[in-house]
Amino acid sequence: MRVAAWNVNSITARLPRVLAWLESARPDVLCLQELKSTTDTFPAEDVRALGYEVAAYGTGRWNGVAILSRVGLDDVARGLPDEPDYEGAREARAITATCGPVRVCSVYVPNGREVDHAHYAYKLRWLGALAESAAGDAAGRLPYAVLGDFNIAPTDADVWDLAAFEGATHVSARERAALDLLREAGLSEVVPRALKYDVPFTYWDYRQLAFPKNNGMRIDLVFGTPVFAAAVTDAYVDRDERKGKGASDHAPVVVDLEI
DNA sequence: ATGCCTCTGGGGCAGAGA
Repeated sequence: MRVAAWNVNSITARLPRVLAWLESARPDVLCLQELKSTTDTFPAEDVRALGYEVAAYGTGRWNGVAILSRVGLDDVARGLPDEPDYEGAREARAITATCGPVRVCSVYVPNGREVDHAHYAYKLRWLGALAESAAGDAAGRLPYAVLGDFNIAPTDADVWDLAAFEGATHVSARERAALDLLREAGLSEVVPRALKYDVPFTYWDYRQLAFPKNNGMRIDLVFGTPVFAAAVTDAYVDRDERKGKGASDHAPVVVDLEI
């Protein structure tokens, strides 16, 4: 089966490309992030017409996550147990569901903004809640994976120029250490294979010709249980989806499994 | 050409993205 994750930067703005990609790549499960829609305004009918069930979770202008599946969609959980608030509000950043033979969690980890910003402390707390939730699902009977936009580059090689990130979020030790909590929960990273370049970046800023220069970051990640990881036959970034007019600033991460 | 930022809400332009 094929499982994928894609930060679409507005499902409304990206709908034509998402529908076309569903038809061409035919993932069995697609985890979406940064919907910028509400649960109710997600264009579910367009997706259903292609044979996908939809579980969306969004509150409006920012954030929002969804899971699309054509192999079943059950036991949906919106948000995380013991999830922290930001400025008094719970944000739509995680949704979990069982899709046929696997259980998946689609995540949009908080950005953090600056390391001394309240949003960064929130990012670390949120990752702690994610690890707790993931530990529970990892102990379940199904192969399980957490995938989506982590807003963390796991290693120094995962940004185009480390000097450009001096003192910045996405590369700091504390957020990378928060990824270790997922590893302690029994999950390991499924790293996509390199395609055109050595590092399979997943994000390129819209500004300053970042994509043509390959000034990218690898921040959209997949963490799976041992059974999930052992079933992986291929993993890659579909960087063609970053090309052309009307692209998201993220490309889909695709994982093929023998399950 | 992989091409100089894009999205949303609201009705300006500010905030967020990373």
